[in-house]
Amino acid sequence: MAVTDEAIEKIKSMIVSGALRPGSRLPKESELAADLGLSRNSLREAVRALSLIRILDVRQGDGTYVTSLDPQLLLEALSFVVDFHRDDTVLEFLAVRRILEPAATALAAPLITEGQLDALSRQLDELGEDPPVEDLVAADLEFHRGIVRSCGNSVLCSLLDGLSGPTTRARVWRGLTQEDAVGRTLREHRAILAALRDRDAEAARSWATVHIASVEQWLRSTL
Amino acid sequence: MAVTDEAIEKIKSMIVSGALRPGSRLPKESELAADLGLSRNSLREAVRALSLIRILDVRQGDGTYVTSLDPQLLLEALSFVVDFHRDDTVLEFLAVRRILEPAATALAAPLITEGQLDALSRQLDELGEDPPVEDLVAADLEFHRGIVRSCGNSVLCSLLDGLSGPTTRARVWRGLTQEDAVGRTLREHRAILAALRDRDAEAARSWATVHIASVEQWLRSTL
DNA sequence: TGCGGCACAGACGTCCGATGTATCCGCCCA
DNA sequence: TGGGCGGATACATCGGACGTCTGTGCCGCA
Repeated sequence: MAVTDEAIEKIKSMIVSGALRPGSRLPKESELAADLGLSRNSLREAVRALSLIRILDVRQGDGTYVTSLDPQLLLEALSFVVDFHRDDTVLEFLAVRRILEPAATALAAPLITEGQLDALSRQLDELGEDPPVEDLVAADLEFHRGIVRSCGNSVLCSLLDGLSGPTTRARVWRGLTQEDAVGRTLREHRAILAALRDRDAEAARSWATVHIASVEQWLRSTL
Repeated sequence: MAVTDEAIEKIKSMIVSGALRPGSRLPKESELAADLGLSRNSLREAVRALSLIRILDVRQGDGTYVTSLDPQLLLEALSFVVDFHRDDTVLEFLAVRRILEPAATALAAPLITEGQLDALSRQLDELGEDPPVEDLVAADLEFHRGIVRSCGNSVLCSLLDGLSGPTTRARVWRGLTQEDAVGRTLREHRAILAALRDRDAEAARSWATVHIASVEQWLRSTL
């Protein structure tokens, strides 16, 4: 195995084993390179790779630190990876989202606060009846994120965040080409909110399913 | 932004835009470095980072290539990230798996072939009634993977593969400490198989839910 | 005494050039 | 025609030098 790969593994094991705790600082590059028995250049490649996926946080002039390792942070890297998927796999991502999002919405039903529901309602109202497509899609993303954040499971929340990215483009196309997509989206959003206000988890789940399925159906008929 | 980060972005955009297609070869390091306006060392850091998450495949003595970008391949990197999560988030991962796995199992019901079902049955039989815990856990992983692979959605399949890792350890503890965990697991596996043979998606979904919920419940009571 | 600016030290950022090593491929020989 | 050898190519690794940024403490001013 290449020395850089070895270094990645060693740093990983130092973290997993607990020798390096979240937030703790690594020895400076030259020292760590000497400890691990490689050059600073090669070590830097390892550090750079780990920082891309948010395991390490390097701060110029300061030092290199282990991140908090929060699920939220680590799964953020997922969206980077997801960006590379080609359009022909959007349907598969959407299918996964169709499984997760209704479940997350149902979980949020008993947990989301009145204040958060009010904020979501307000955002919907501010959007108006006939917003530009870009605004709608942005609001759509924010709407679902707002609900999912209240599902009580940060892994689930981050996963959905990462998966929602690639389907965003699909929604843009849809808004541009399908009649009444805007009105339909807004109506479905209001229905989801109403179900949440009633603390009706099953209704919320169903509306979320319907909401995503309509996008999925449209996309399937288009491709 | 650092030149290396710029390079990562540029390479990414070259791939996303289609200038670099899956399987195509990148210019050699020195040329690419010159094109992007940075040194070979810094470029190497960018390439190394992208190869860690399976975007690029570098072959010594040959060249650097864009991978197939299959969801399966890219989500493999997920398990690397997941390894870093501490034990206190296992429950959250398990909760997500509890959502996805029953859905995947239900999806597999109409798709899985008789041959595959036979193979899974055979593996269960070969395991015997009272296998060592390690064997059971390995077989458990293989069992679920075998089913999920037939769900017709490679994104879902890879995602579950990545998420199943961290819960594995939990299952080991359980097998070691809980009375009859082995027998219960085997019975539940047989029930899932029977439901699949009947092409009864709902029954399969329910058994899968029960199966994972029992692990979850045990874990929750233990922590 | 308290505050703000400045200078220094430490650590990461970037680059260069050289050398090692694996792979590919064409030439040569049997 | 088949197989082995060697050159060309490209990645792997190294050591060192210099730039740039950050944190910190000293020092002077109010």
